Amino acid sequence: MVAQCSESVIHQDAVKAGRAMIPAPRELDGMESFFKALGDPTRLRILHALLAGELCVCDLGEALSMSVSAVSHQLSVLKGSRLVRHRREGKSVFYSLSDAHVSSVLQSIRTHLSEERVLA
Amino acid sequence: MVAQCSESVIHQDAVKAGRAMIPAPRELDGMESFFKALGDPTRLRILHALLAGELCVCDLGEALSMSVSAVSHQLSVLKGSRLVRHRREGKSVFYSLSDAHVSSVLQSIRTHLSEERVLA
DNA sequence: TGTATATATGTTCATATGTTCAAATGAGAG
DNA sequence: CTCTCATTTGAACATATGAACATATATACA
Repeated sequence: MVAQCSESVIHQDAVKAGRAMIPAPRELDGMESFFKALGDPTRLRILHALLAGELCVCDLGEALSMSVSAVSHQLSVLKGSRLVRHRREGKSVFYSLSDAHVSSVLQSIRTHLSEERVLA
Repeated sequence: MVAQCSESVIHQDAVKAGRAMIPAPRELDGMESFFKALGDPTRLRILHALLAGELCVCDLGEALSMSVSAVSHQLSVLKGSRLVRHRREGKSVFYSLSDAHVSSVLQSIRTHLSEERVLA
């Protein structure tokens, strides 16, 4: 798909510089699935609940007032994006945030958004 | 929707603590739209291209090898999530990242993901 | 004014996503 | 082994999303 605007007007250097910043497809995939996993209210609520410490699926269902099945489905998405860890203890499975990066991302975004609101 | 597991087994305190960490719906909405905007390969490519500096819609189309229309649609999503700013100059509209937070998020996630790959 | 150019918007379509329900798996108790 | 409970998985359904195409707006310039 070629750009529709007249070729002479395109800022060739700017285009080149911009294109150079675009990550490779493989890296892009990782970022996409990471952000996609975070771009859902249910999953965001799960992750925030886990900020308080590990919880079993049943507890998460209770905390979010959702069916255990729905929670489990979303947990599998979070697992796929490596945002959570799980550990089995008897009949229960306990979930927790996979590492400190995740919680720091959540925190920093929250800060970012609240600052933005102040400025606006 | 009540939890399906027997009440006596639920860890009441953990549930309470987890619930307390869940942001209010209004805040959750902001986070959701923020991450949702980032959870798409086209929009990620646009944002990365803008890391090099402002670009007009036509340039972005050229840089991504996409139709100007498709780019414009995605730009409107990014505008809605306040991830980009735009400025008009004659017939062209130049887009740029809305603030330093955006570029720092992109950078830190990229770092996070590459570190993760090393550990795995 | 009228035309050309750059961008924006609406519609349609195919695909992706989230929830529910039902059924299956896994693990301990009797 | 059988029963029960916690969790997972699969199918079905409704909704949301992205790309493509056509059309509309906005600005510059004749």
